[in-house]
Amino acid sequence: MLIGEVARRSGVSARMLRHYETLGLVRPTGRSGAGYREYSTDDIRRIFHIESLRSLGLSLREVGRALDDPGFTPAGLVDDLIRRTRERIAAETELLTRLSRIDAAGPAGWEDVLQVVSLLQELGSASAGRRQSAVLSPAAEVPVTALVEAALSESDPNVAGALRWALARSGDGLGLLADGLADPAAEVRERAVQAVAELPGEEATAVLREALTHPDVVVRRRAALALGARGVAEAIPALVETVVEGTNDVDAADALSALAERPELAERIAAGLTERLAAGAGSEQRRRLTQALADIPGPTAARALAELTGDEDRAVALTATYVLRLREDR
Amino acid sequence: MLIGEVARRSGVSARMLRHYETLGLVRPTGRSGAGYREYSTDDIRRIFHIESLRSLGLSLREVGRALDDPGFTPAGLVDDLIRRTRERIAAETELLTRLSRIDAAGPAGWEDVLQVVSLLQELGSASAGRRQSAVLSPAAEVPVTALVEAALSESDPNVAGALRWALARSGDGLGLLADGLADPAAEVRERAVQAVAELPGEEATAVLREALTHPDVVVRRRAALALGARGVAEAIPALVETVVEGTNDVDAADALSALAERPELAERIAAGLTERLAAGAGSEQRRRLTQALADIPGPTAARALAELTGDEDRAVALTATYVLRLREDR
DNA sequence: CAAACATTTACGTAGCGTCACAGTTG
DNA sequence: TCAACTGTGACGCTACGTAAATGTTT
Repeated sequence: MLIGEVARRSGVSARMLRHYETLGLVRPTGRSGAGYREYSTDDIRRIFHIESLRSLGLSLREVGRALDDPGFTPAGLVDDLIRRTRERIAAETELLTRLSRIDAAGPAGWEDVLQVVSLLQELGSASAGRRQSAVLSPAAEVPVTALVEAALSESDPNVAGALRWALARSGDGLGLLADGLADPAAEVRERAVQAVAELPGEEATAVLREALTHPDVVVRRRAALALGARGVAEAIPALVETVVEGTNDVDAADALSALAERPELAERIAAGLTERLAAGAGSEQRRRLTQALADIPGPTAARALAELTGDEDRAVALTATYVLRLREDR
Repeated sequence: MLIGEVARRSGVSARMLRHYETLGLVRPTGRSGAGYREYSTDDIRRIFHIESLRSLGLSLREVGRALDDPGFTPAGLVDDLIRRTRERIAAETELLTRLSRIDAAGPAGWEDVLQVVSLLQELGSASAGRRQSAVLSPAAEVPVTALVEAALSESDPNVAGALRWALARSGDGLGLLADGLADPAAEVRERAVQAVAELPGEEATAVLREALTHPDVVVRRRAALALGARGVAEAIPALVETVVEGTNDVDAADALSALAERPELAERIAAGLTERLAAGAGSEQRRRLTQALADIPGPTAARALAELTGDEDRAVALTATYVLRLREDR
């Protein structure tokens, strides 16, 4: 078979068939009188083998060794190809997210593109100061996706605060942050709920409301605190639990006290706290519940406090007594 | 600043700085007496801009246009870069799965690699015949992942059957098939449950048992039929429902009848069918339930059939009468 | 004789690394 | 004088496409 037909049937151009020959990959079995290459069926099979190996990403040199060097086994090379392919995919994926972010910024000219590129670069910098100033840079908009990603992975508290501030100002990114609530890493979930907490608007409130039933207690607590500050009554049970647990208990008590300014809630809150007392609590927990009751107006709270003056734990009893006297003075 | 220092500070080799110059990308502001290039801070800024744009995948020619040609805006090019990057990722991902499958086959030499490559290629061929023979090929092992993927996307019933047979023979791939049960495409879910149904072993049975509560009714039906054939009593309610619904009702009735050979199940099945009758059923449904009751031994079934001889629907009543006579003859 | 093949040789592509040979600077 | 620079020019790498100049087959 002459080279043209081989090219047509194999999909390999005549140019490449000749090139393969110079590399020693395929040697056509014979030549016609006029010097035309004549390929045998074996030659053609070999060409297909070459194409198969090439389709796996082997270079022509590697294909040559694979087909001719018996000491050259697939073992290591295939692993290597896999590793390198993974690396390329990772790099390309990273590039794609950067491109998408630039696209999202809708740059008018290349100067805008350069702006965004350098901001994104600084946002990923190792220096907290750089990250900070990138967030606070008034120069150009940082794409929200980048802000969210940074906010979910920022460990420096100052920078994290700046990021949450920037997110709140942008008023966007709620969906992405809500996704962050489901992240496998606990820190990420906490950062996510904190960022949502600082986001204004009813939609953020709705997300926080859902977060009240989140499996992660830290998320529930933060959501409850934020909802309390937003005057959402559904947060009351979680806030009561937060008081009991003792982490952020003071914030929780404050939130309850703020909610209790609405008379229709004051009784519910007092009931919640006293029920929790009745359900059984250690002395430390009783003390914290007492402190929380202190700032809740109304008869239910007063009655509970009166009862607590006789608590078996001296600290609890003293706190209750002291608190009650303060209430009477008012 | 001389070229060496610029190179050190920018990370761009001196070779490339000279190359940029020949392309007209950076022209150092001046030359020293001896002809040494002298870069100004502006030049250096420009170098960083070049690197920024290069990092986005622009070619050097494109970078030149971006920095100098005011008519050349990012609009189209960025979209194009995104598109091309996506394509490259897709291609690389495809390559990675092929490489992984080859790796999984653990080839000893390149001949084995070629075998697997061509089998995989034929498995993805447009011709059903080719796909069929690839599955049935005794030459080499086709990696299970490829078998599963093919089984989940095969529309030709013959090839699909061959694929399920091959999977059953390999005894592997259960996990991947179970994942297929959650696929968004209904056909895929059905293919998955059918393949699992043909897989031997307790683990496959467990997967089918879970599938009884699957949201997709088709999956539930197939799982119930398979479980019935495996003698699993939990399938009874789903089988009864299958009889009622009328798709694969004959198979379901057969499965119930087979299960009813175990005396302790016969009463449960009869009860299930009669309860379903009592819960209200259209005439067609009553007819199918009657047919199913026909093959269930025991007094409960007999009593239900006797009652059905007086059914308001003539066809139902006739069927019941006929069936009862057959039972009495036995 | 023309069309469709075939041959070899050679240049261009992109983004560099590397080398040779010569001059400069401190 | 030596080391560490700088300059220009050129070749090599990969996997091809394209073309020129020439010959062969039908």
